[in-house]
Amino acid sequence: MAQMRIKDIAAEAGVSPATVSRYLNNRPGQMTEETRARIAAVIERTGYRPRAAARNLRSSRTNLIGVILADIANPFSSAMLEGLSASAAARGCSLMTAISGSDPAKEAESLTRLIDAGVDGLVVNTCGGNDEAIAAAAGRLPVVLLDRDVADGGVDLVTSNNRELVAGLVDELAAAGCERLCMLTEASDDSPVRRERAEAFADELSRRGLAGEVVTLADGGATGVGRLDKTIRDYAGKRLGLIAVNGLVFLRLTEALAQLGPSLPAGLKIATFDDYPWNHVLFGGVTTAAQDTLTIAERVVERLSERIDVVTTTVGEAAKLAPKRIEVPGHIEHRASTSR
Amino acid sequence: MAQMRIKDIAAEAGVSPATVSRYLNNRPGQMTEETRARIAAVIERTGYRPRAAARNLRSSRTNLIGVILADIANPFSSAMLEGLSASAAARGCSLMTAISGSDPAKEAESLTRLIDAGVDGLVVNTCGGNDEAIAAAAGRLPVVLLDRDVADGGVDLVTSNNRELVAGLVDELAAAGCERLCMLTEASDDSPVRRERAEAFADELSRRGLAGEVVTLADGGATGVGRLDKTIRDYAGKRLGLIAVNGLVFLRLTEALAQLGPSLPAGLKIATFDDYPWNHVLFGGVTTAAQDTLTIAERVVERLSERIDVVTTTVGEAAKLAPKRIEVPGHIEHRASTSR
DNA sequence: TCGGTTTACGAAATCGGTTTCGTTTCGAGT
DNA sequence: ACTCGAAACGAAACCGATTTCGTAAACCGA
Repeated sequence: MAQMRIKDIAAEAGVSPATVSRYLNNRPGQMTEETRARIAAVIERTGYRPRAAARNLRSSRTNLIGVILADIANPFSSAMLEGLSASAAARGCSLMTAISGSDPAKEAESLTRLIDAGVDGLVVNTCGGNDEAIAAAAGRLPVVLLDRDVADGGVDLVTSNNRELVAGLVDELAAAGCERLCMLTEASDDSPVRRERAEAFADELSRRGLAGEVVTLADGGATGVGRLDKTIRDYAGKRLGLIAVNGLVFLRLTEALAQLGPSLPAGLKIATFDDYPWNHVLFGGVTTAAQDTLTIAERVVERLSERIDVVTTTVGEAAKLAPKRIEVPGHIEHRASTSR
Repeated sequence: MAQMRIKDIAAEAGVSPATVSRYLNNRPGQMTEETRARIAAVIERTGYRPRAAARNLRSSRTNLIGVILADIANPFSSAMLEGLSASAAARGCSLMTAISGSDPAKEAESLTRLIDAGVDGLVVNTCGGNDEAIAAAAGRLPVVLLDRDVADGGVDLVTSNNRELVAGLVDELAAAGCERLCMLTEASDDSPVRRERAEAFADELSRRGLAGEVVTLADGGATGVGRLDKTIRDYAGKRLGLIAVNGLVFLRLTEALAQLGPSLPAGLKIATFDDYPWNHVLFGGVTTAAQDTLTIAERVVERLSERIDVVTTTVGEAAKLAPKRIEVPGHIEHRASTSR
């Protein structure tokens, strides 16, 4: 018997397909302990597995969650994927993933491809440029944004508490005796996340009456390094503190500093976002604002599940959930780069 | 009209559902240019999208490729995922991903979950311990192994040309004047990849008449670092060359060396597998055996497609493809850590 | 013992495409 | 003009589950 169907199981167990279906989905309409056992035995013996396609067709539910990631090279993304995978599996869902490579066209294409595939919901770590399409998608199926918001803001978002993390890093640098602080960003990055961190940085400075500014590195080119060199030279010996706005910028910073020697120039303190494994090692350890990726992933799936349940439960457009912004606290890893 | 069905399109275009289906799958049974245009117009106007579940049910093809990755934190894996995503998308397929986290139990669970979901084929980067289950799966649907082989070897495998890469690194270190070479490995890693590299290393040494050995770091514990320290001390000043067998071991190595200072001890040369972004920066640049992840991914999907086509085309068990081993050449990135 | 309600389960419709098979139409060859 | 084969298309079966609706049995209090 190559492939068994539910009716074969039903026949063997002496019940109807409907009853087997009820067993498979352990439905409220309870069955005798005896029939349950009989069905279980047959399934066990035959190794029967229901065909997902048939199930999907009738129930219009796939137990699939679509995930669109902008940049998988970013450890934040890969950690997130692992977390999402685990959280989804815990709910019996699988992940369909698409990598946009930070290309808006690919992102848009992934969006329609995943929706066409029939995913129950969508997790989007957008690279920007598709705000309307994403908002439209959110109108047709459950969508939760990951880390990066869209313009009109009518979509659920899960993100780190960036303002607190910025404050934490500023604390570190101030405690290390810095008189002046710079936040390093990248020219091409105009994401809401970057903006939020930059704003928080400015707020923190003014709140404490510290001097400082946001410095843009021009995408790894000589310009950026030159500007950075200048910044450092201008303030060398004057207790300058640097914050890399994300892991990528930190990499650029490291490359630039490498030209000056393997250890930090005297009086220079640095800190960064995103906890890469190498942060333990570089400069004897770099103080890091670490995001709680596992919890973020869990919240994303949790929220998505809520929406999916609402969609499949309620009849009309009755109970539309209001869009929600969920902030997950991260924490500061204190390391040698901000010791006194 | 909430959701259109194929029969609605057919009605609007004045043809039968069968014809619309033929149009959607542009079947050999050609149709008049006129009907084709009429159908196209209706679909364009209504924005009709066929339901994947229905299609899957009847055709028992999902255009889904299952991917099981052992360790997504490894940049090799995330690069691979990006490549697979692109190659699959180019063939109109989506990816279902599962992350085993190097846990054999999770891997086994992912295996059944993806198969139950009805994927057309499976890409497995196994963490080991499921060789029989994987071989069994390969008997039921197309499977291509990624990087890591299974015991009995009856399954397709795509991997880097590890022997050549090892030879390349030995070349580098020899050219840098090393008199003695050590390959650093991790105790817990008994993968075929590690073994292959270790064997190639031994072969290269004897071929050139160089002294050297394989040193096992005990999983990041003090033992490993101690043993490493001893190794280095024993040979310091004697032109020792170190090869980290993979990125993780290189990280451990870096941590250990960090205790000795930010630059390499005099006369010590190092090289590693796996090109992380940080390899440019650490020790002024670390010579690296880089794998061609994009090509590997492309080959994997290519091979999987071949198998999928065979399965859906041939009637019986007629044309079984023989298992194939595909080696993709990588290349050596020469950097400062192996300069004379 | 009897109406009424719950519980356990079966028959059959249904989801929305694809595929098989048959019919009609069209064009070419003689 | 007639036959024949291929091309274009339609009718209906089909994929394998879920779900609705209905019914018989079991239960239950009065």
